Amino acid sequence: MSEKPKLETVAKAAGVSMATASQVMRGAGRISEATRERVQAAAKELNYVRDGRAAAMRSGENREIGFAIHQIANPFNAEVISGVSDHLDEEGYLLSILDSRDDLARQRKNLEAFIQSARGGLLWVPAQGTDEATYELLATHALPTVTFLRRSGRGQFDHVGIENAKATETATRYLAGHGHKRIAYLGGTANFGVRTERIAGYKAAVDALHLGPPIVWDTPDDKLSGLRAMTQLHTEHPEVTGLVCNGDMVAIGACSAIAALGKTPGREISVIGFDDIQDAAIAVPPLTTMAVSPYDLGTRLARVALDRLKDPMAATTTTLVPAQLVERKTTGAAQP
Amino acid sequence: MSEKPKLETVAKAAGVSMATASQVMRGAGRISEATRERVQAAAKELNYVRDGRAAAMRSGENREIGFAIHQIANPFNAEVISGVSDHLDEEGYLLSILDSRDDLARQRKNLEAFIQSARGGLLWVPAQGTDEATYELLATHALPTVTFLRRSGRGQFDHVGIENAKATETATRYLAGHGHKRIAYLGGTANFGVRTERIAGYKAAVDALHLGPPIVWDTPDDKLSGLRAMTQLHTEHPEVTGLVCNGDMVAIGACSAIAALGKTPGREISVIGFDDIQDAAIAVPPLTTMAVSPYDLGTRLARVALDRLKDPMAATTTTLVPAQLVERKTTGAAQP
DNA sequence: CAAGTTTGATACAACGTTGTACCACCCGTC
DNA sequence: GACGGGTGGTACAACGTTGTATCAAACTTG
Repeated sequence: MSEKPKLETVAKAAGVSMATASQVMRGAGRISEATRERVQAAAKELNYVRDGRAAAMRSGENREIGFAIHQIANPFNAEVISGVSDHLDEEGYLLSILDSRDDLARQRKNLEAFIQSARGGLLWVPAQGTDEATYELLATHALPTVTFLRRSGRGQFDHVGIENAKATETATRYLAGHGHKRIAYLGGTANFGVRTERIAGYKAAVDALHLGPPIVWDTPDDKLSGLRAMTQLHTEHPEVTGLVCNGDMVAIGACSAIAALGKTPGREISVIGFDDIQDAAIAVPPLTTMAVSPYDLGTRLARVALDRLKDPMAATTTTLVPAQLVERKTTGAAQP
Repeated sequence: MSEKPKLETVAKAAGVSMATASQVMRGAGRISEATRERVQAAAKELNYVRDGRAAAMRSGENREIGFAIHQIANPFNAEVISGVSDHLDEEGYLLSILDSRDDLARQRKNLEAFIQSARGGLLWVPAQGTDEATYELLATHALPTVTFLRRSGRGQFDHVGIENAKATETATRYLAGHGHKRIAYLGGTANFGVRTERIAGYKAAVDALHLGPPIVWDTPDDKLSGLRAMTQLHTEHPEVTGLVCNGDMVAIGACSAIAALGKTPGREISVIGFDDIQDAAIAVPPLTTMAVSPYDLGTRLARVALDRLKDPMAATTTTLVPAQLVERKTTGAAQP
């Protein structure tokens, strides 16, 4: 109804100076209890909300954090975002999401816009193929940055990620331990960050256990693609009885394919997923998977970012979260 | 690695006044080609990026939009967000996500923080039980707002939503047309917004076709809850052979329950979902559902918001998107 | 060549806060 | 009744831009 209330309006209503009103609003300075209450009452009355832009400009404070990610509409990432959002929220920070769709141009545009609006810090899953110039951009503007999942070339930023190689190695060894002789790696498309590490773990185990040449199969990380890829993989490599997957979606798709072939996941062919998304437990049959809690990952990420903001000069840190094998029904002993 | 360059620095370097430099930076005013180039060169040289905060404060411009939603980590919402993000991005706007978890206190906090940072506009799925005071808050601050899915009590904001009642009526009539005599409504917990409308459509059809007293069954909208609820529903109402669901997740859960009972969805019991999430097509058996494209919904939502920003005085609009019946395998003729 | 018109550039006051420096008082004390 | 030592409050100059009003110079034109 009325005009947007400014600090001046509040001050006038309470019969004090702007300086006093300002101090009350932010709980600083020495103000008597009486006037403090008077000002607060006036503020509430007028529905006053301080203009954070002006405040931030003057004080240099900054309670906004951006999350540049390659894809929001992905259950795992969505859960991560929830974790981040919850944690930042508790600390009174605001989160902006920048979805790059793994498109380099769009990522660049997003980051530039973000720098312009002079935010506090950045959480970042670099898009596939991010070039040096982009890392440079962030460095020149001294924007406190934490990379997530995908690690930047140099150790210039804080990093939070998953112990990928260790996880896939565990998964592969687990399958081998159940008597599987030929084990393939299924899922992912680009040789970038996460996948590279996971494949490395898989290969390490295959090599160490002398399981023959590694079989790595590309495919986008969704159920339908997983289904198609597994069908194809099976025709070309019918000898494969163990599957380590790049993600649960692919794994579930692969299980559908196995079922469609008249076989049962966990009997003729064993499948291990990665992530432990909600669907994994509900799938039929329930999926054995390398579980990492995306929500926890998110809160951890947020915490690292806040620490960085508190102390911009501290040495960069790296946090690697282990994945845990959750045994469900898609794995079993190899059949004779 | 000099200090963060300000406009003044650029101006000095180019040998012009700040006013001139400012005009060059934003391509306004009348500036000769020669000085224009000189200033731009200086800006690039110094790696100058204008402080959007100061600029926005002075000019009142605002290219940032918030999306206050009740839950990010939900496939449908995540897709919506993608649509919004893509569209806003194209127009050079930035999107902030505020996740309220359907918690009133948190929503309030979020909205206040949002108003504080004085953004451009708000997309809003009001949390369950949002009170007048909160609507008031947005009104006082004249924040251009578009409600989404859940409509606010009064017609004070633009709205984008789904033709819920019509969709569930269609679904119910479709089942009845296939000979089902007892049809239940399954899913959702609170009688709020979306669900109320959907139940209304269901009831309208049940009444019109004289299918006996309506059966409405509460349950949270996820697969596991759907499974449990359907199991229970079946023991209490074994006569029910048709199911109209509040969402695909519940529907898929219900199908699992039916399978667990030794029956086949689409044969003994028919199930219709709502939303057409990605899983719907992949589920076993593939789910018949009332499809709305969340991505399209998102782009439409973004468009309404941008229109509102362009013309703050225009009359409020309401956009209702129809849902379309997609026939898959979980529906069939009632058995004799 | 005086009067008008265009062109290019500048000074200055905002925008809504906050931090600092300062002042005016009251209280007790010698 | 002058003197320190709190207290409670205020004036004022920032923060980094932008829009408007203004002005000098250069260029027309009758």
